[in-house]
Amino acid sequence: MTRPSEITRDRILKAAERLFAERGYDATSIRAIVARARVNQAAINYHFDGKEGLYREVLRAAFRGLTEDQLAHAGDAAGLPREQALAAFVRRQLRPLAARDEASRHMRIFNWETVRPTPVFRKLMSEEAAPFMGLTVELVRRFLPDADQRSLMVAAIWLLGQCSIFVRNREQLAGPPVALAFDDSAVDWLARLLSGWTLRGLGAA
Amino acid sequence: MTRPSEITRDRILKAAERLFAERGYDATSIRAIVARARVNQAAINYHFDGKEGLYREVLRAAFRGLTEDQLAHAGDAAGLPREQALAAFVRRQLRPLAARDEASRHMRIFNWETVRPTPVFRKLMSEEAAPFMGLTVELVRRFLPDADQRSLMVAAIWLLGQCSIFVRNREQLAGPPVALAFDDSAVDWLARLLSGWTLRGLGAA
DNA sequence: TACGTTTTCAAACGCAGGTTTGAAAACGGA
DNA sequence: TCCGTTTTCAAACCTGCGTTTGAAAACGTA
Repeated sequence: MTRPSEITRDRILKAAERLFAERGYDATSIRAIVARARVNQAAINYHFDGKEGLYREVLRAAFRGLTEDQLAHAGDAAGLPREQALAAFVRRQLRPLAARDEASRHMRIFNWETVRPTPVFRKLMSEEAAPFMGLTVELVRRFLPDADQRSLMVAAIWLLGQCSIFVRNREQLAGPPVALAFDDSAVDWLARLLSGWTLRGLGAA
Repeated sequence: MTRPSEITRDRILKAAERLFAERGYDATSIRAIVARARVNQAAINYHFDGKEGLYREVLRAAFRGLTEDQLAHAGDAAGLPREQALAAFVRRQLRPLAARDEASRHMRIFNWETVRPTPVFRKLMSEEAAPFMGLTVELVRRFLPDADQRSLMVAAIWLLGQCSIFVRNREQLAGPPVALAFDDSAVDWLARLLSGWTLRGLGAA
């Protein structure tokens, strides 16, 4: 693989990630992507075999980026008291709230998919979400040692839901009638609030 | 207003609601709508002044349908003990889980919008979401009488998030790796579980 | 029934989308 | 340097989109 062609490929991927995250698959045109990447239009078909092939690559990267952040800390969590482990988990889930970074773009692409999953996504999900769900289930199990598997699963989703509603709706929440805007310190504050309610809810405080 | 033209209008609205819910605004074509409604293509421009105007009407209906269910019971809630009021609220929020009905279509349209709100939606939201948010804030205030306005708002959203993650992701949750399917009794069970955790979280049990 | 208005219709328009093409340019080993 | 391969490029192609048009049909009223 020669050097310059890799650069073109990468520019396309970067531009596509931004645009797919911002507008979704349908509303993002090939022409918009190549304009942003400053690359010839035919390059997408050459390197990715069309728009759908490009999207597949972007989705893979987003999925990896999102879960590996939590998975990377799964080891730490085992060594922490359950209260601290949960607080850290919540704080990490809320991270895309403040930062306009790669992680928040990945979350955004993910959000588009949860509305109407493409086949590409379903496959990725059933193959690679298990470790992440497993990690979350193990976390809540430390608070509900006697619960059955089904309840644990619900508890894990419950925990994720409390965080995701803020992340997913960040933009709406910034406007009326809610008017909640988040900088780093506001995210810390929110994380403490949510952790507190969750800990009490699970009977740990 | 004559009779048959109202029928045409209604057929268009019904078909559009289904398709917008299923595929979102961008991926739904005028041609698909008129094919489903068995109506001439120009009828959409005639009755709704274009695709966007039609979407506005669909969005309005969806919004009304979603909130009026809760608003209609706002009166009852005031007469109930706070624990029962909250449990009833949660149960109502979870309603679209079991039914494949109008309510679940409305939720779906709503979901599309939360990913990337259209101007139409933003306007509707800032104008009409206030009563619904107010109702939810009043509910949590009964558990957190000393909290400031910002915390109450967060608590209200927190409560909504716990429910919405199950409703929004119903289809994904049904498959691997989670495998949670919901019939009426499962929804009751889930509502009790969530209510319990929430009540404890807010310090009421 | 007669007539102005409302509503439907088939056809076409202009545009933006994804993809294809064929040649030019850049590359890299011999 | 030479030559086969890889990569880029501008232009065109075709399809499907939302909208417009102008006339025909249906309607409601007097």
